[in-house]
Amino acid sequence: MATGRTHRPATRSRGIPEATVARLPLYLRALTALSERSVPTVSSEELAAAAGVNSAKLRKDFSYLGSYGTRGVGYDVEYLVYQISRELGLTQDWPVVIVGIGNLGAALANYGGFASRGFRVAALIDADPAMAGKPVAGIAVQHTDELEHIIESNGVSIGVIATPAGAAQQVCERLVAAGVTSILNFAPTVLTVPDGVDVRKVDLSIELQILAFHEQRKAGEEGGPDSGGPAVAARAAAAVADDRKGPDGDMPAVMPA
Amino acid sequence: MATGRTHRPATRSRGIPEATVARLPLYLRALTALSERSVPTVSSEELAAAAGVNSAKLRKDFSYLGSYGTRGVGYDVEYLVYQISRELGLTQDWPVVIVGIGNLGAALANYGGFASRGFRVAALIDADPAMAGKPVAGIAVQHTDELEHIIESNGVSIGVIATPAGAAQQVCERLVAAGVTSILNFAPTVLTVPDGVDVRKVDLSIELQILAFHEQRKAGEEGGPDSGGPAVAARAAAAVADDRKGPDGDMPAVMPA
DNA sequence: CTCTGTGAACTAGTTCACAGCT
DNA sequence: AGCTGTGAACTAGTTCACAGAG
Repeated sequence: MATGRTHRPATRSRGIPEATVARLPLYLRALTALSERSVPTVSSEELAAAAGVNSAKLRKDFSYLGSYGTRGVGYDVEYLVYQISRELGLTQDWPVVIVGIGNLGAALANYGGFASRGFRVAALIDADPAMAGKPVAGIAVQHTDELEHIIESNGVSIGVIATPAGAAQQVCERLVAAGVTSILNFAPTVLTVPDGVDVRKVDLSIELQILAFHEQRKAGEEGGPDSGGPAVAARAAAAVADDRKGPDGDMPAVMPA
Repeated sequence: MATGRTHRPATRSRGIPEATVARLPLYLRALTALSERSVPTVSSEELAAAAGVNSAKLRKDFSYLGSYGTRGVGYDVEYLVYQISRELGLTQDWPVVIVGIGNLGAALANYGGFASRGFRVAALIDADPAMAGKPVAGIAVQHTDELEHIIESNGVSIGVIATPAGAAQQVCERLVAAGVTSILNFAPTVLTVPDGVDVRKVDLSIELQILAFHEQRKAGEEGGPDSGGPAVAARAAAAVADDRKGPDGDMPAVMPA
């Protein structure tokens, strides 16, 4: 990933591990809930439980941000909410465009979690002319032709791609050319981007497949306790036997919508 | 997390690293695309490029499954598709229920990537009586009252939660009590489950927050830092502290018209 | 000679356990 | 006392680099 050479071995203070960054939103969510209940302080143990991690990890994570706790007491909820928000860049407003207003795009447009975290849906964009002008989540959908203009005039730097897989790369290129430098990709395809552009992907079917893997393992476990290890040879042989069948006539691509 | 269980150092053959499992669906997708184009074999280099990883990692990943390649040549596409499918448990049929048919639930129901990978939507379930009977993606929505009955009579072991956050834990408990042992959670909340139940979560706003973090860093590189004073806690807390809403917006638009 | 498969070296991430502040 | 903050030990994951199959 873009992590390639961003390596700055220098300044220790700005070296927050990626794994920690990925957990900050989790802590923020837990802290927000506490804040709403007007809880003034929280210990690493309590907060860790609320966020679903262990407390040593949480303390270590916070230690990368600075020393924001009070020994013997815990963390001040409001203060920590502020610090994490600032670290994540949520104290500023991020205009976002969503491209591809199918089922998923509409769900995203309606998703409350965006707006409440400093993200503002600046525009909804779809290639279907019939969609143009239709309101989704209170915003009129605009045609793809407007893409560059929207990005530039709103200073959008974050784009969300919720198009079919076949359109994603092209949309991505237009977004990047227009100035977008961070992309959240829901299309089940690998996007190629120039250096300096970040891509994160969310693939719904991948998550299910990972679950299926573990589920299958559970099921196998009951049949025979620790059935032997030489399974590999046997499996390989069996597989070769039924080798080249057209496994599934099943299907075309993996496209959303 | 469910990772709690002790690693069995024994039988190497069954010790596929979690990171590798998470990439298998990616390889499978790339291979499926090649298969459709009737490409017979592929090298680790080519396949790695298509999947967006580096080739050493890919070879190492495959080495955990067995020796399915041919030195000097590469991998047989069809054979590898079969091996990975089987490893992931996709050669069997997984009935899945989706609970919470809002925008997101509907998007999931319509998502082609599920059906094409051995997942079958056995039922759509919603708590709103007004939804009952309405067809979504060609399937009539059923009321939550039917949940236990549906799970049991269809032998469902995988459940997808797309309800608002407030309902998620309760739905989760009912799913688990009825026999579900793998859950894909889209609600922005931490689910507590008994041992032996797997949970994977997808949080749309977390991904955006991670992007914002990196985006901020890029911007900060050039101009002056916003160097927020430590005292400004109130503003940030107000900005961040609000909803606790579901993934789909029951919430109307957050945007001023 | 080409490309896989894999030990070995390295890097990132997690957990432990305790010093030290309040 | 109680709890944070953190070096040190450990574990998981990645990359290197090359032996060896075809």
